[in-house]
This record gives sequence, C-alpha cells and structure tokens, in this order.
Amino acid sequence: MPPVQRPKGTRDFLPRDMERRRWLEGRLREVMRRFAFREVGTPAFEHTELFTLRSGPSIVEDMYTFTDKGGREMALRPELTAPTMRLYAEGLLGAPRPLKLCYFGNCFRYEQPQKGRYREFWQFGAEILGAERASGETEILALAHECLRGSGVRDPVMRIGHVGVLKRLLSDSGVPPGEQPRFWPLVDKKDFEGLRAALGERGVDPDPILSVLERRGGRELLEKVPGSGLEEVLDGLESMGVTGYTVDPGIARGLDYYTGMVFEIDVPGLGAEKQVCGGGSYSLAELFGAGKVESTGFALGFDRILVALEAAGAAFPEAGPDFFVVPVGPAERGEARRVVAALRRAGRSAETDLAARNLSKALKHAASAGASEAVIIGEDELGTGLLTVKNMGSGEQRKARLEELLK
RNA sequence: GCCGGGAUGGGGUAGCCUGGUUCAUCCUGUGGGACUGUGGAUCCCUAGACCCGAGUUCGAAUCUCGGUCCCGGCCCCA
Repeated sequence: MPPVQRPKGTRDFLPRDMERRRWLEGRLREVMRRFAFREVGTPAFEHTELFTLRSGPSIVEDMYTFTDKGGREMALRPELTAPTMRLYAEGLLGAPRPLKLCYFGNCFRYEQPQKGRYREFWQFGAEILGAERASGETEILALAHECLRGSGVRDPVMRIGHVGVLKRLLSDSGVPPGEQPRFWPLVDKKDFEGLRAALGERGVDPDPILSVLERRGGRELLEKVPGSGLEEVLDGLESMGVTGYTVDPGIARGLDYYTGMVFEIDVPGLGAEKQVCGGGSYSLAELFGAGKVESTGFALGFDRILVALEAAGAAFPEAGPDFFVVPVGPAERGEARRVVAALRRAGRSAETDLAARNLSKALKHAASAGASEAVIIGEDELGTGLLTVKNMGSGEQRKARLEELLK
C-alpha cells in the first residue's frame, strides 16, 4: 500500500483504460464532426461566481472551491455549460450564429461516490446558440441520439419533455408560476402520490395534471397542451430518421432557466446513476453579460457510458503493435533496429525486444504485447534478405521482403 | 451529510465467528531458469501481503474504538 493514495472519488487510468476512453472519445468526436460542431476548451477552474450565477449559491456546497493567493474565490468546474456560455460572452459575440459548439473535459463535484459517480468525471457535450427554436432542438436531439448510437450503448431510453408544457399544465390548474418550483422535484422523481398530496393541500385538483404526467408515449400526449412547438420538433426527428424516444411531460430538470424542450437519456442497469445524458433549451447567455440568446444543448456522462459499455461486455478494439521484431541473437540486433525504424517511418506500429531475450521469450512477450505479427531476424534472414513473418493469431509463417511490410 | 457491506502479496483468494505450531493458503501475474532459431503449454526457483493508529490481552490478520479508502444505496444530481 503506497503511503499516498488517490484522493477519494478519483481514478487512475491504466493503459487499457485509456485506450478504451480514447476510443469512445474518438467515436463521439466523430459524431460531432459529422454534425459540424466545433470544439471549444475552457479552464479547469473558474471564478466561483460563474457557477453560482447559473445554479444558485447552494451549489458551493457541492463544489471544490478555494481562495487563490490573490484572494479570489475559485472553483473547479462542476459542469461545462456555464463555462461555454461565458466563453461565448467573452469571445464569440461577433461570430455568425447559430453557433454549434461542443466540448469534452473533466469536471469536479464534491459528492459521495457511488456507481457511475465520481468526484472527477468527464462530460462530453454540445450547445447550439441562436438557432430557431424548433430547428435547434431537433438538431440537438438528433445529435444526442447519434452519440448514443455511435458509442454502441445498448437500449438507451430517450425521454423528451417540455417545461412550457409542464408550466402550462400547472398554471391551467391554478398554480401561479411563482409557486410552481416547489412541485418540480416531485414531478422529476415521478412521486405521483406525493404530488397528488401536495397539490391537494394547495387546493388544486390534481387529476388533470396527473392524467398527463402519469402517461408516457407518443406525440398524442402533446394534444392536451398545444403550443410548445414540440410537434414540429418531433416532425423534424421523423425526417431525420430518429425514432425510439418517448414523450414524457414529467421532466423538470431541476432548475428554472430551462425554457423549452428538455430531455434525458437513461441506460437501464446502471443502478442509481442511470442517466447518461440530459439537456434542453435554456436562456443563460444574458446572465454572463451577453445579449439574450436562446440555446439548446446537452451533456453526456462520459464515464457512465463507459460503465454501461463495460457492463454489457462491449468489444473494445485491442491495441497492440502491428509488428514485433525479434532478433535471434545479438548479431541481428542492429538489423532489427533498422527494420523497426523503417516500419515506423512507413507509419506502421512496431517495436523490438528491449530486454535482450532469447527467441522463445521474445515471442512470448510479443504475444502478450498483442502484436499482430512477429518479424524474426536471424542468420538466415540476414543472408537471404527475406524476413520471417509469423502471424501471432494463426501461427502461420511466411517469408517477406521488408518493402512488402511497409505498405 | 446519512445507511449497509468491505479492506490479506500486482490481480483474485483461504484463514477472522471459535485470539496463540500458518510470523499466513492457493490461483494468476512479475523476474530468473529448464529450452543456446520459434509464442500464449509444462516444471523448478526467486521476490512479493495482513489499510493506518490506538486499545484489550502473556499473545491479534483474527476482538474493541477512531480514521482513511473501496463497493452499493439514500440525499443531491447543475
């Protein structure tokens, strides 16, 4: 046990872990590229105020905060939407809109770790600023859908709601907007019994509200609360071939800066932290000094997607060199190095034995290193100029000139 | 912040309930060798652990307390 260990809720990533993480990152980046979103980067720490502006003062409890040597209150970023809005207000006001931005980075929250929840975790997300509402929402939903599909997660469940629908539902029943927020946690948790009781206490007939919230399904749910614009969004999804979602009016997403469509994606079997994606339309830019810009975005829980993939036994690509070059004896080491260097310059991945092992041991090591092929160089090969190439999967051997291996 | 279960060599484990001939078992992995031109096989050798601290006791991996961390869950979830 080393005298100093990892801080609670953090993880080390071994080579195998990093290969998997980079693989997933690459898949997600590829989706972003196809949707023509451009990546931005922001600092790992920001002024604490940036996050309290968005989420209220109480989130300080859940952040890693510190006072820097200049007396400034700072916080490790707990999410990336606020920094992205800040970045927009600070450096992209003149950029042509709509802006399509994406990001990938580590975030920090001071919470009790559990399955799929860490104190340092990674978010992959995207935001559209200044798009026409329904078009932006459609694009974001299609993008999120494709991210999940591209990552290979099995059976994601996408639920789409609308805070306007929710608010109108309550307003129409006689709950003025100022009183609505206290019901949202109950709505979000689908605690319908609790909600029924709370509405009853308030003197509101709960039935019209619950009759909508308790249902999930297709667009027919929208008929009771027209005017959200969701119909157009769902039409858009149909045009783009996005299916498999359900309409769920009971998504509240906690905070009140959401202004339109909201959605969540769950992956069953992830335990208490099964939500891998959440997002919606919001109006935040003005908080950071920019003009009012309607935005839509989402954030993916990168680590949770990995947990889901690993739990499902997903086949991650195995990383090993194309070639492992083995000199039979000390006399061939120079040639082995020349061959390795030539392979590398040609763009192939190649390594050679660095432990001065005999052939038997070197081949064993080549196998455990995951090499596709071993290149054996001994007296014979030096004499003929023909290298022995052994396929490490099948065990078959062939003779080949170096030039053939460079392709 | 709260609740439950854990913590034994690099990984996985036995021993803990019924303290003391196990100053700790087995598997795997690491290193070396049997094998001086052929791998993931076999055999042998070597190295390697009781989370930290305090207490009880003649004596603690084993019992008690505190701490740390891990795995779940609650709260929260931007």
